[in-house]
Amino acid sequence: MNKTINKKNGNLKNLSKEVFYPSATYKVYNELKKSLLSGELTPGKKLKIDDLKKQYKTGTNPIRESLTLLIADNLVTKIDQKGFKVSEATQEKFNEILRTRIWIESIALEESMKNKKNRDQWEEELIVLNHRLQKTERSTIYEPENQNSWEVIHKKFHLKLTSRSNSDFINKFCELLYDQNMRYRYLIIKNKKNYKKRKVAVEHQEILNMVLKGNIEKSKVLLIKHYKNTSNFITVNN
Amino acid sequence: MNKTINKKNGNLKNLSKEVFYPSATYKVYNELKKSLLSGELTPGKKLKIDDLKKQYKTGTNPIRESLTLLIADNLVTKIDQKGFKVSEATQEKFNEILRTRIWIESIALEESMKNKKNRDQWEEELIVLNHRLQKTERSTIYEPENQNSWEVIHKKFHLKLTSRSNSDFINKFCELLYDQNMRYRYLIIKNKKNYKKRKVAVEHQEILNMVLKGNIEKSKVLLIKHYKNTSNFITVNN
DNA sequence: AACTATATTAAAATCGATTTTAATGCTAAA
DNA sequence: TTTAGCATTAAAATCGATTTTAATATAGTT
Repeated sequence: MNKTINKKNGNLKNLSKEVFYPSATYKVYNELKKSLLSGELTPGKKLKIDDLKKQYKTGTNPIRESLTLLIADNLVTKIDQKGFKVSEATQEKFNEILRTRIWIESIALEESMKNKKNRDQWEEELIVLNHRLQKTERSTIYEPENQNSWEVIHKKFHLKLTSRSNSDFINKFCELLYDQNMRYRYLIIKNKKNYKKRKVAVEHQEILNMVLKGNIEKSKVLLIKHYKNTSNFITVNN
Repeated sequence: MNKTINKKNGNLKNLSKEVFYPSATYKVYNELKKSLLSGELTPGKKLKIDDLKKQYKTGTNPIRESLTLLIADNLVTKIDQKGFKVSEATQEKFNEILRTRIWIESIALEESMKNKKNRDQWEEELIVLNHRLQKTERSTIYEPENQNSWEVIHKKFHLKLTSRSNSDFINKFCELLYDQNMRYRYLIIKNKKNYKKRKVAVEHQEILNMVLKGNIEKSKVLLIKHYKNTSNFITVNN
C-alpha cells in the first residue's frame, strides 16, 4: 500500500529485476477478496468508494477496479450509478451452488479420470495432497496467504481431482464454485456459536481410493455424497 | 458519450424520473464488447488506455473499468503493470470452447426438459423464437443492438433451450460460451473471402421437434451434432 | 562485437479534485 | 396530513494531471 516501499526507480532499478511489484489494484483486490470469502464483510453491505479509499489508503481507481474484478467472482454486486455492495447470501443461492457443483464436477471428474495423459503423475499429486491434508489441523480462520493451511490444501486437492478435463473454462468455473461454497462455510462459522466442523478426512480418503482404482461411477457417487453431506451443515438464516 | 446530452440536473430533473442514463463505463463496455465479438478488434492487439480515451472521448477510469469487465468475458487479457490486450484466438481454444459447450449444454438441456414448471410456456416461447429465426435473413455483420437481427434471435433461441436448469451460474456460463463461439464465427467471416454460411434452419427445427416430443436423449444428440457441424466450418489460421 | 549501465521515451497506474447523480430533508400548497 | 417541488447532502462517476513502471535507445567499457 505504501508507495515509498514499492518505488523501484533510481539506484534500486537493477536490484529489482526479478522482483514482482504488484499494483495497488492487485493488492486491494486480494485483501477485499479475503474479507469477502471469510465472511468479515457481511452480505448486502454497501461498499462505499470513499470509505474503502481511506481504509486501504489509496485512490479511486484501484478501489473501483478491484470491485469490478470482484463482480466476476460473484462476491460483489453493482448497480449502475448506485454503486457496489457485498453480494447477498441466501439459502436458495447456496442450494444452487451445491446443485451446480455436483453437475459440473461430476463431468470434470469423469473427464479427468478418462484422460490417460500423465495419469501416474496426477495420482501421485493427489496422494501427496491427501496426505498433507490428513495431517493438517483445520482452522476456523481463513488465511489464504498460508500455503500450508488446511483450507488452501483442501482447495488444491478438490481442484486437482477435476483438473484434467482439458478445459480452462471448466477449471475456472470449478474454482469459482469452490470459493462460493467456501464463503457460505465461513458465513456460518461467523454466525453460529457452535459450528460443528465435519470430519471429512475419511471421505477424502474414500474418494481418492476409488479414483486410484479407476472406478469412475463410484468416484462420482462418493464425490457427490461428500458435497451433499456438507450441505447438511450449512443452513443460512437471515 | 457527450456529457451535455446526459446531464439531467436543473429543470430536466423531474422529466427524467423514469429514464435510465447509462454511465460512461457502461457505454464504453458495450461498444468495446461489440468490437471484440465482431472481430473488428483482432486477437492479440494491444489495448492502450490513451488511444481508447481519445477514441471514446472519455477519461481513464471508464476505459480501465470497461476493460476490467471484459476480462471476465474472456475477451480481454491483462498483465499487471503491462496493460491490456485483445484475447488470443487459436484453434485449440476453439476446440476447447466446443467441447465445453457440449458438456455444459447437454446437462443444461436435460435439466431444462426434466423441469416440469411452466413447461408449456417454455415450449411456446421456443416455437415463437424458432419461427422468427426461420423467417429472418442471416447477416454477416454483427448488430447486437438490433433485437430483430438473426444473431440476437439465434442467441435467444439457444439460451432459452438450456435456461431451465435452475442455476444462474449455468445460464451465465452458457452465455459466455455462446459469445466465445460467436466471436470465432465472426473472426472467420472477417478473414476468409468466401465464408460459407451453414444452413442451420433445418437443424434448429429438428432439435425443437425432439424437445417438444420430450425425448431427452435424442434432443441432446441433435444439439451436440448441431455444434459439431459448426466446428467443421470454423478453422482458425493465424 | 557484446555486454552492462545509464538516459530517454512511452505507457500503465495512481491520485485528488471536480462533476454528475441519487438520496434525503425541508417547505409550502392542496 | 399528504404530496409535489425545491434545496441540501452524500455518494458515484468522471476527469486530467502526476507518478511509477516498463520498454527502448544510447553510450561507454571490456
